[in-house]
Amino acid sequence: MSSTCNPARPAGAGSTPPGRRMSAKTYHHGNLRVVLLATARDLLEEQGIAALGLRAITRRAGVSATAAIPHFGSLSGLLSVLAAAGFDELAEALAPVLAQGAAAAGLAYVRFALRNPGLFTLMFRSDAIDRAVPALAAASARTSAMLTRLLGTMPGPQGARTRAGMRAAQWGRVHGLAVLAIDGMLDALLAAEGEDLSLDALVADALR
Amino acid sequence: MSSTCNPARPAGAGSTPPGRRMSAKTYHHGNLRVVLLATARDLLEEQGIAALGLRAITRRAGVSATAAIPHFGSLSGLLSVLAAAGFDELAEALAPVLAQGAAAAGLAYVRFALRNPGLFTLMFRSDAIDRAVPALAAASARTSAMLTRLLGTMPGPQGARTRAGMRAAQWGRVHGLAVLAIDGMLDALLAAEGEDLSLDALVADALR
DNA sequence: GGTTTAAACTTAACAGTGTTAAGAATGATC
DNA sequence: GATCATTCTTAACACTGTTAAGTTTAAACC
Repeated sequence: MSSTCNPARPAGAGSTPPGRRMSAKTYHHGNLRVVLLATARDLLEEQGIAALGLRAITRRAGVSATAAIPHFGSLSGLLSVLAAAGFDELAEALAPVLAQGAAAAGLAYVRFALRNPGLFTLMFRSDAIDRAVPALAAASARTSAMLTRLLGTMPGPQGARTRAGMRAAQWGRVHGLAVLAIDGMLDALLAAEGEDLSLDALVADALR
Repeated sequence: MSSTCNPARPAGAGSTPPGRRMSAKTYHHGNLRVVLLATARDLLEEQGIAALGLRAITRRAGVSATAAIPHFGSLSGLLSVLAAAGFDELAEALAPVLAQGAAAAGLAYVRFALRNPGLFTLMFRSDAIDRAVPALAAASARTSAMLTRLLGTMPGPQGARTRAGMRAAQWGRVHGLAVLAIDGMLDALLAAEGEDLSLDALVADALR
């Protein structure tokens, strides 16, 4: 078959040949690494983190239970690479609004979390992922740097005196809103307050 | 050698074993429910959430692997009761500073989280606990009510227009600071910023 | 007091998990 | 075309939460 892909890192753009047969062959099906990540992500958003097992992922991908080991070493290795992709996507979501100020960027942050609740949760589950995995460390550092730059652009209506305090306050608010929103706590707050707002509008208001 | 479960089996001889343990008797030792919760909590703060298994808890408590079932029904039942205790303790920690304003209460919130990182994390792990457990639902509601009252006392230097937006902003900031602090992100921020502050001072500043 | 009943706790077993080890199949390289 | 290194397979191991059935004990009832 001329449709053979290079093992892991094709130096250039991996050309996708027409009529790619995903699981026709038993061995060496070519892009299992990518398929496993996509499968894991689907499973994550469909059924939550608790369902993200090595066997569940491989079963859905149609391969044997241990097929992920050569690619990721372990479950936490796979989850770490998935989390790394999440950090990269978050950075991508933040980049275009960087110039529009912190409120817009904060809103983009929370919206990313709400659009990918499972992935976002996974990104901060330090007992499920391994920060020593190079891809994760790199992606996390990239996103952190962008966040720091972002928080630096904030005007300071806050009462914090130190620069670190100001940034912590801003990041805390944004991250806390994301976490609370995913957990359903903000819906509860809206209900308790009797306010007639969408979740998005609430977050936007809280970030003013 | 560490695999043997129970050194002192009754074995039908004298009904009083020489080495009298905490509660002595093999069956009906009286306060196993409390002991299991305490053991689980120790294990939680010592080794993290990942180590909190039914078998690990009962092994450390010196009882059989299924001894927790009559009391809690399942692992998530046990963890839910533990989380309920956490919510109650959080409310207790917040009560005395309620009159001192939101900054003081926010600081108490974060300090509670930093003093009990495992427990605090567990309280918001919705895939490990079961919010339908009555004790948890009650404790969570109590603490939520106190939080809402607390957030209501805030002065509003924030830009939010709606009451819910203001409260979400405040709660988000406090909760986000707690989560980020536990995850070590605030230490990283301090290091990146080159600021010479304690974590506690940073949080206090961020809450001004 | 003696008997019955209900609960706590036990072992044994089941289905599931992540991981390891060894072998089969294949693409790449000399 | 032969060799080699991967990729993927099956089989097995140690572990998990949970269920079922049996044993021990405390309490309740006559």
